[in-house]
Amino acid sequence: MRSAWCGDLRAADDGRAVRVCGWVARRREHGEHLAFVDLRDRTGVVQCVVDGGHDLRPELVVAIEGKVRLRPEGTVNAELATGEVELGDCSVEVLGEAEPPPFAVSDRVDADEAVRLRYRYVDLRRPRMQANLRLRAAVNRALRAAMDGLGFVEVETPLLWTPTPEGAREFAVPSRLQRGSFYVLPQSPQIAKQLLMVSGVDRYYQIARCMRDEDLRADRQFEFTQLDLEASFVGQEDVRAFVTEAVCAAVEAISGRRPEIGTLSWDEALDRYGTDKPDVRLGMELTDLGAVLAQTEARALQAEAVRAVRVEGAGSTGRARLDALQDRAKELGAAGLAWMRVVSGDEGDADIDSPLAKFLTEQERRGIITATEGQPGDLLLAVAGPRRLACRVLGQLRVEIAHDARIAGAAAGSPGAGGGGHRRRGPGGGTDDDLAFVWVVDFPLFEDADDEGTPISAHHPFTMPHPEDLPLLESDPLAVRSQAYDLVCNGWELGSGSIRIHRRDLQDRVFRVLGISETDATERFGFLLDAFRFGAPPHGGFAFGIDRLTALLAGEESIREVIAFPKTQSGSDPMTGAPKPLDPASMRELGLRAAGGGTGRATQPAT
RNA sequence: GGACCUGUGGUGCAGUCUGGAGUGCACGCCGGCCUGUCAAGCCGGAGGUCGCGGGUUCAAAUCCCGUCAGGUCCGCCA
Repeated sequence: MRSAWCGDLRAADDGRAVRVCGWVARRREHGEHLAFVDLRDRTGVVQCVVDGGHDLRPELVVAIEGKVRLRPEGTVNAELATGEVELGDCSVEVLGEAEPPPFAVSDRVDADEAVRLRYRYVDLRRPRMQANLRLRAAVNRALRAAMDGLGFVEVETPLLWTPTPEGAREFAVPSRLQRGSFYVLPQSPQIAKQLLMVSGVDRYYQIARCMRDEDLRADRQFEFTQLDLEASFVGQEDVRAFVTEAVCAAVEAISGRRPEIGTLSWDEALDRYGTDKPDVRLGMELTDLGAVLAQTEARALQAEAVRAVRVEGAGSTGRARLDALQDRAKELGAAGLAWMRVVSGDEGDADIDSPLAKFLTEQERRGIITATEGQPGDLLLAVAGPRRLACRVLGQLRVEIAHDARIAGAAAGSPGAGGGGHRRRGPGGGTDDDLAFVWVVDFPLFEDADDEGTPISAHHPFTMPHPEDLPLLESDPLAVRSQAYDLVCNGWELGSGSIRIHRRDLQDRVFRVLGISETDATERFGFLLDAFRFGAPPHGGFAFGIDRLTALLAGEESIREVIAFPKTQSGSDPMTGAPKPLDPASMRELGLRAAGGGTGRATQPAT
């Protein structure tokens, strides 16, 4: 049926008789006997010279037979990969009729996302989306090859599973054979892969679907895909080396370059960037003003910690913008946001202009400028409060300010910046092909205590504590570091992993700190603890989000752009109308009765 | 659970602040012209429940209340 791809034809094919198949992309008519028809398949577009062809409307499915020939002098299209050639003496066979699409199949047109999702099959026809799908396939291919090369065995694990202690809300699936009982879809294959270590698989991997019933975001869907791996008889450096190899292989497959991956401790990430997922490209690192302001009279700055960021050259920022920043800081949980302009003082040295300036001693003002390395014309933003809060708020503001600056820069931009179709930029600003990977290591083992003072797992309850901190496990649990690590890129958390506890005595100590009783533990994951009685090797692993990695590599801001059929923020699919109420017969068979009226609010599927 | 933004012919927008005839732009669609275009061009035409419901008003796309949908974010999320 087909003897060539549209996008492959080149001058070297001159004289070839070919048959190409695809969709009519465009038609340019010149009277009764000449029309240029651009035919599109997944590889690209080729111009076909057709006698007549007035009824060849866009998106018609056709096969065109013709002879490849060089274009006449002066009609070469340099912007087209196939622009040196065209198909002449064409005969056209219509293989399928097509109504006008709801939006143009073109990267130039960006339809509303709701419309794109409703007609996703049309949306995916666009070159950009085709490229994203293929980029994703290339990432998967590179990951599989890398894992295979490292001696990892691909093993599939069940989707119909049972609740696990990872913490996310889970999707339940009713059992027909055992009415009233439910399976749970895995939030990750965490427990299953640990069991595979007990089984002696030693090196497991899987490109795994994970399901979490949490609210959706630009970087979060209910169902997402991870490269999940686990290995035995390894330390965390081994695991990170495996992941590094896989990620670098994937990045190299796309960009041709192997990235360098730096390492930061969790503590350092928090201090310098205010987050455990730093975008290290952006500069504007946080400054600790605690020492400078230890004795300050300024009430607003009296707190456990005072941190600041310096926004270079932003000293002329207006009140409306500063108010907006203050509102945002409060939304993020800060009591307030102190702003200070660095100005030239009376004697030519730098000084601070701020509503707070009158509460600051000259020494404090100098100290602030020295600590932040402020120059006249800069804006300083400071947050006072508990250390983690102050850092977190400023860390978020830092990212948003950098992002806004980039948008403003693009709008002002160089003349060439707007050309070439849709604009692509990575999350959090920065430049397109600039991927800054970093390992964040030495996470705390436990998070802040709940109301009763019981710590909760930062990662999950099977995470191995840092050996140096073991003596603190009972006496100062919040100070205990873990052997957990995250991989971060451009401010996105790509994935996380840890060395697991494989000894029952240590596991019991951790359970005690977490307030998990033996009965609880047996009930919730007794099968894992059972397994560990029969010879569990030391093991550890990792999982990272392929959706996010692919989006980063594609320069997309949302993972929805690299998922064939994603869901909207409210979890519905505008194409199918899912989720929908189940018909009564199915409900009966499953032993289910809808509570509270039970008529969902299914969206209307496409007609 | 919450905050903000958006909703106007098939598509993308302007119009909303400051109420006065469904007004405008670009693309697409339909018809006609056109033999080297490539986002072809030229001429003509059709196409609207201004998301939905209620209120204020002589009069509502515009103001008010509610609601639905989409997006960004907070909470939530290994």
